[in-house]
Amino acid sequence: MKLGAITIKDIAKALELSASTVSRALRDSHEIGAETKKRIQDYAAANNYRPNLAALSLRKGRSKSIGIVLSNVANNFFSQIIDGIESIANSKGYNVIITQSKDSAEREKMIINDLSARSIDGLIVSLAAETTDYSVFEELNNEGLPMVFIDRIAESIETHKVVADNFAGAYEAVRHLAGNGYKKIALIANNRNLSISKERIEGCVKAFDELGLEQSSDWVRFCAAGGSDRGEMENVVSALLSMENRPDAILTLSDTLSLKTLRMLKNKNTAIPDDIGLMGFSNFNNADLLEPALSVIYQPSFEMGSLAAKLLLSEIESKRPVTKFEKHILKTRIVTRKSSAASHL
Amino acid sequence: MKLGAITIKDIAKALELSASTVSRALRDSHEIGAETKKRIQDYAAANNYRPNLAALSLRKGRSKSIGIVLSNVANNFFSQIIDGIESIANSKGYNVIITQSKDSAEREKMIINDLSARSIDGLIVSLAAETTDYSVFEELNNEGLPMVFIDRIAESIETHKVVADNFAGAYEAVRHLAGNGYKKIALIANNRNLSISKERIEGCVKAFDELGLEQSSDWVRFCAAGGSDRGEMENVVSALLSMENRPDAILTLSDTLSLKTLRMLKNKNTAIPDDIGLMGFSNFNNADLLEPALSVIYQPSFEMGSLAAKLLLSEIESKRPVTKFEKHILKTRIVTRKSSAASHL
DNA sequence: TTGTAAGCGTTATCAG
DNA sequence: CTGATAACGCTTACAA
Repeated sequence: MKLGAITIKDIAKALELSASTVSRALRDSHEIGAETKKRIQDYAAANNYRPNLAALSLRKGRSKSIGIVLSNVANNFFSQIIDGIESIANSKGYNVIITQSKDSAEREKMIINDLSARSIDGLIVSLAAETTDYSVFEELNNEGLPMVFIDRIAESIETHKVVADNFAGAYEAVRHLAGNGYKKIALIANNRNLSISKERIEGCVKAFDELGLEQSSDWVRFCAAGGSDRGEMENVVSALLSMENRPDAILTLSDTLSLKTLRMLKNKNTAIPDDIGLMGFSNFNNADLLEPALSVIYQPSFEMGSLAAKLLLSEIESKRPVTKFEKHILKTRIVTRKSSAASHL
Repeated sequence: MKLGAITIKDIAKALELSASTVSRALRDSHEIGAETKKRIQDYAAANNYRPNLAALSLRKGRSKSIGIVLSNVANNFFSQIIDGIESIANSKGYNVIITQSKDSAEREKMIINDLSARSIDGLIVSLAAETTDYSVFEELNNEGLPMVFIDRIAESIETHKVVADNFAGAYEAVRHLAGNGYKKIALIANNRNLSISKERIEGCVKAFDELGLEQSSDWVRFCAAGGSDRGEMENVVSALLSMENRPDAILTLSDTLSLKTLRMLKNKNTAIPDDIGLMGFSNFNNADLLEPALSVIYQPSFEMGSLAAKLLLSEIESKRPVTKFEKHILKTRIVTRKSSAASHL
């Protein structure tokens, strides 16, 4: 706490009133005389009184802050999500405590324990890539902590959920690629545990099936570390390029993977789209400035964040316990550019 | 607070001990008998006891959380800074409350008031572009709230400060451009209030002077909104391109401005570097993948963040009031690429 | 080694 | 309309 901080007691003493009177006056209670109220409010303003949130929080059992757990802040998609969450939380007087799991299950668990001690009023979670055990979240949920999953969700846990339409986004991306003549489409996905990996792959498979495109399990690669392990990425891309039955396009199924794959392909002097087509999930706002301009599936990240925050706050502020939970699926947007242009193989 | 939460009193009652004994045992005090201690700790673990931070915070006057105020999270440079801050704060058990001023002085003031009520233990600030009045910060600083400025600083306020070597970065960038034959270098800067704008321009001017390069106030443009106002950017770039005495290179003096300027130039079908050279401050990690590959002045954002956090935490945890403040200036790194290659005008 | 009691700043309850 | 008191969960003299 700050040194000079003035309390209700101080005001009460100075004005020769009781603490309760001061407290009521400061909250503009109607049961306080007009002039007394004014005297108190003026004194408080003049002396720069600020309520002590720790005390309030202890008293009321609510801290007016919410926690966010996600894999990494320094990421287009996630930072846009934060922006969305913040925009709502802030306008309703909530503070946002941000933490990063760095995709480590262990770190995620530590963070959650820590956050839950902080008497936060609610939690927004996007799971770490490594996580397979959801029990920490289940416990918190059972204890009654309002919680919303976003993007990388635990389907089995009963909470509000906000996701992009991963299935449709991936499905349409494949149809676009196929429409431009690509026939052997490889997928590079994030960790196979993640809901987003599964949903996106399913979308692709549906399109493959419908279009009668060749499929191979060798053309579906996972990056357990989500692209942050350079060696892993290197191996995946090299393997794909050197296959006997080589794919003619790559569809990358996460933000980080898309730019990393582009980098790998360029490093290897692979011509895009002539040698191989490329398209990916990406929320990089300047994908059109890349060489080649990158075709993307764009997720409404800001809206996802703000929606998640709205759901969470309404749950927090609801009088009766929420029992009916919603899963919101927001439309993705496909932008096709040179990297997936009609190939001339 | 969570519903099922168990308290020290609960443990005391269950084990027929006093609250103080339990409290001491949980903090592993030596004045508690080994078996009592074990009994308590086991019970606490089994029942998933978590200390109530609000109570702790009220009792101790410290909340183990720090606030960050910066212009915008969804930004390469700032999100990397957050990553750096988080890495340190987290390892020392501090939580990080992130807020965005969106470059509005008014919003910044609101945020600060709000944060200061939250009994945060310290504050890391990067000023909003609009801010000219530092009195809010001065007051907080005088009240004894530990505070560190990062990147966009208020020189007059006595706190620790962490910045990149903006002067040298800009200076070297100009020398590079000049070395490649550019003679009429225009600058696009963020809001003129900002320390970073001033320092970077001064660095350029020093190089201009040394090299005897032509200078013109018309070649120095400011974007009051830091590039987030599209019309403003449009005007600035158009004006530069249509000047009678047209610059042959543009040096952009902030992260956002660099990519926005690249976009504008491409929209106008300006060939880079042939029509005009381009270089800029940018922490975009894939600047080499752009078309053209962008020459950048890169700031050690992660290190800046972690250093700021270290300074802040050491001040927070120092026994005696800190009176001697440090200004740390971290080296930038210049990476030259095609966008500023030797021109053939 | 353990217990008792006071207090951190606030508000809700009850009295006056 | 205003005041006294207790309580939120925790720590820390001081006592035993």
